[in-house]
Amino acid sequence: MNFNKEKFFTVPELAKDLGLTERAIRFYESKGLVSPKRAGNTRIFSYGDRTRLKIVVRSKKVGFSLKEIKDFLDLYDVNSNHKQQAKNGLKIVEKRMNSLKDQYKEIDIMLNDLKGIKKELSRVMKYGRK
Amino acid sequence: MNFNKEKFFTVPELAKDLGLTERAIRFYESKGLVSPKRAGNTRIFSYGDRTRLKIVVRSKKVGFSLKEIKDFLDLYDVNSNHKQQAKNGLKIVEKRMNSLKDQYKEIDIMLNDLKGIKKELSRVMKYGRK
DNA sequence: TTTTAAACTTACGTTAACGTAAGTTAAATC
DNA sequence: GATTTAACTTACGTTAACGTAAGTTTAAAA
Repeated sequence: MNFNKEKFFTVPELAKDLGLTERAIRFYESKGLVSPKRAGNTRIFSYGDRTRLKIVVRSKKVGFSLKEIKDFLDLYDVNSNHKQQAKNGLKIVEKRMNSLKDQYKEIDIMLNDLKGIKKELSRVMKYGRK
Repeated sequence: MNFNKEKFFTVPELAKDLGLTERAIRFYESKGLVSPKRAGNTRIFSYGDRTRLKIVVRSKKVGFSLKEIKDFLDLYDVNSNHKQQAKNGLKIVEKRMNSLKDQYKEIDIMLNDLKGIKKELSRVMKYGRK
């Protein structure tokens, strides 16, 4: 089961796959966002690495900095967390969830604004201005 | 009616009010995001200017660049649009709405992920790892 | 009128997030 | 064995979005 989780990926593969440049991926590694293994000098990404990169892409789309994303990814790897750290991790998760919910709200407001503008524009198209 | 819409604001006022630095506000003006009037050399912001700045703040939070925000603001000022331009404006609005809806989805996914992590962390806190 | 203070104008500096060239290594193909 | 080719490593360059310092103007207060 979970057969495909044993698949591995290279930088150019993931670049095409995830819509990133190779440079970006290597840059993310240099910043500690992913830590692929090596086969000689070639980077070998696991399925988990790929998932992490996808999280990077998603997070960037909604405006998180690489630093913020790294902080998140570090705790995303729950297995590396022990009991003592779990409580702290929980706080961080909740903080991030709140941050995301805030963005949710901002987007909501903007979508509503846009709805109004859309109406107005439609009206202008039909009857002209004012 | 709409009494407060006749109020005016200065840079330091808006900075405190909107959680921006004075530098940032002046920078936004230099980039054409707002165009306050002047009283001597002092900038005078209208209520509309303030609204525009609030849109800037909101948009930045969800990851839009100043360039993108400017494009949006330019069309937000619907009154400057004529019939011919309205159709084009409509397309831009719809594009932006789609972009926002996309971000909505990304946030949704991340919130779900976080829910899972939260559960896992709670479990770890109770019973330890694995 | 001198002082003070508030908003302002250069203008150089900084950080993040890569882009881009130029040369290197290592494996595969001819 | 020579040559491509594919991933790689410096390392300098670039753009966005301001920060920061230093000096300027303008009006109000002393």
